[in-house]
Amino acid sequence: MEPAPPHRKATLRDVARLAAVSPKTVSRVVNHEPGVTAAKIAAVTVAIEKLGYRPNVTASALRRADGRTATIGVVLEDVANPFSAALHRAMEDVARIRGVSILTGSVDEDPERERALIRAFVGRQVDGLVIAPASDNQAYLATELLRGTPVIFVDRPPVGVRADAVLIDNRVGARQAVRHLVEADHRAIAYLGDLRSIATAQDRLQGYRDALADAGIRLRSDHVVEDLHSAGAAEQAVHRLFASATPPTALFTAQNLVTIGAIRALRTLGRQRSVALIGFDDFPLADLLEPGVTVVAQDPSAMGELAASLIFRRLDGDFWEPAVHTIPTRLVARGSGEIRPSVRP
Amino acid sequence: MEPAPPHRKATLRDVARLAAVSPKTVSRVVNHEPGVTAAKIAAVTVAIEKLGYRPNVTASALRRADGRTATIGVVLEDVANPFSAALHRAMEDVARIRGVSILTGSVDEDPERERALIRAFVGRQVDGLVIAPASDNQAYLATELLRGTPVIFVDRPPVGVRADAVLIDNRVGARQAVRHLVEADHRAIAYLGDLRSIATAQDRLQGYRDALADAGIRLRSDHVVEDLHSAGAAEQAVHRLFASATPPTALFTAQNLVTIGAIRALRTLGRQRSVALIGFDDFPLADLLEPGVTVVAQDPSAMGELAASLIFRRLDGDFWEPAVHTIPTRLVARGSGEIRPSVRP
DNA sequence: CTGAAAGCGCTTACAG
DNA sequence: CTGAAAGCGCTTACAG
Repeated sequence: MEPAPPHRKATLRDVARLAAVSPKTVSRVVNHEPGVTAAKIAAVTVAIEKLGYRPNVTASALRRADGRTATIGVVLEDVANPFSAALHRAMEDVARIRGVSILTGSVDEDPERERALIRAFVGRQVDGLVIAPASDNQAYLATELLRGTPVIFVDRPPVGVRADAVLIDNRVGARQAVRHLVEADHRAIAYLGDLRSIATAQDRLQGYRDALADAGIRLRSDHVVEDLHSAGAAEQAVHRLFASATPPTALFTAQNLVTIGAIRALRTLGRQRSVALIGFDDFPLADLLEPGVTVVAQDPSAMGELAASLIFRRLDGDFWEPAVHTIPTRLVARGSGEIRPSVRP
Repeated sequence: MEPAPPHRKATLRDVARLAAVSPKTVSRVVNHEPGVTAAKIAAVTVAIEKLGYRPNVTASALRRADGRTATIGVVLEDVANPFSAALHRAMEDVARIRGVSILTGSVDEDPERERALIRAFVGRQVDGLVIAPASDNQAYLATELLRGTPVIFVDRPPVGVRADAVLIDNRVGARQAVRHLVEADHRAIAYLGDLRSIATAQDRLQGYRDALADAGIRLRSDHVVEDLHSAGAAEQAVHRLFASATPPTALFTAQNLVTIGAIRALRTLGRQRSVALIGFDDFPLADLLEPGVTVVAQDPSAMGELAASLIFRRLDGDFWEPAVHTIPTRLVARGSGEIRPSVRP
């Protein structure tokens, strides 16, 4: 009948003892199961309050029939980048409504870390997994999927495994951006893109090619710069482009950091008002720069919300064949993409 | 001797059966305990591989003497804002080295959510907690602290409970910013700040007062605007200031979103080059705006790294009296804060 | 309406 | 070096 010593965590058993009921009755009260008299509910509630009892979710999941921990794992490129952070936040908002907590981690384009994070999350018995993959093959996930743990891919498609994916159409978005530049009379449009090992970078390059082909413009290999994975690398690349004999009149920067780097370079060169630029992916304050930066905007909030919703629908027992869910992109004209060529190409 | 059916998760027991050893031996191998023959290690390893066995961290924590789950909980203002995201990322980098996963959640200045998140994380048996608090009193944490769960506060100090805190000196930082404006000959400097319910906002206002007092400038209540919690609210406030008979010649914007809103307003008014502005807290691309935005920069990476390190030192058994750890701020001059008054005050 | 027994997946504390 | 028994905090599956 004595309360648990203050230095130890109160257990369901302690509560039962103090309330003079069985552990099972405490469990019923905690889980709001019906069929407990008001008197016992009151006694248990008082005891819980008195002892500061907090149910151990992991222990309950261990015994529970469905094994649910009310926790999902989210594997992102980098929790600190605005795109990942917006995805994360949107998922949190969906999860919170259901009392579900979120484990997060950053992969930084490292396949090893992708696997390590998934292993860590699975080891912590997550109910579902949302993955922005870095590796080029996720066949290793087969084990998890067989167990019925829902897995949803975001941003990049799964390879070697069948699972839902929430993506944008990178090829269409890129094509749209480059078409916009063509419509502003550009014919010398450079592509500046991320690591060619990244599938979305490939798609964006393909969209660039499509748009040039649409316009009957020959692809110039000296205007295609790949494998830029930082703002600094992009900045240098732009300097090199404009040091060449045949500089472009417009830039299509196929990733966030590449866009920033390119803007810095144009500023240094004093060409931010004479060279057109469209970036893939929106970023904070793009509208406050001068000129405003025209972008192909993704909608990470919509992506995150959908990904989380799909996880929960699967957990609720809905079944459907794994599919690709495409979220539309949007061209946001702000000035930089509407600059016309200053010299005839 | 038959393998577990593929639709069920393999357990330590399944591995033991397949390897023809006892569960305890499998446990020894999984935990790299010494004293197992190479032959058994090999047999167990093969069985683990074959069954795709993944140890259940939560079950092991349940029985384990220290009860550690290798998971910490991080309560942030908003995982999507750059300051929180940078804190988060820095903690992840420290945690990753130790194989510790991170549960995260956003409070959005809502004390209810602060408590709900902490309850959720404690229920999931986190080993430690890092909290950027929203409530004005954390006495309710006493229960967790008594149990010995390390708790570290970041960004804002704990109230009603003794715990470590990793903070910046908001008052000193604000004073430094306003002194910088005074040194550029401003005497009509407006303060634009966040909700007065936020302790750091109070401190920043106090720093503003200090600097005015230092310079012998009388505080004008019409130049102090509080309770701005969004960019939109700040934008309107600036418009109001400049519609008044006695507009300021300089602005001290005491929070990120307030700074952004003020910049938008100055742009609209065409005064971004004639009115000085210093913001509290750095933000991405502040250097690419025109003029570049002078700020008092916090160092969220350093704060996150220190907070996580403190958690782990406590978990390692180090003991010290809870203390405030202050990370210095830095004035970053980029142009906007060096603008001189265009009209004599 | 209530509770005693067994067991979730693992480790502890022993014994051999 | 190895393993059988007990138990972490909880819920299941029964029985009354």
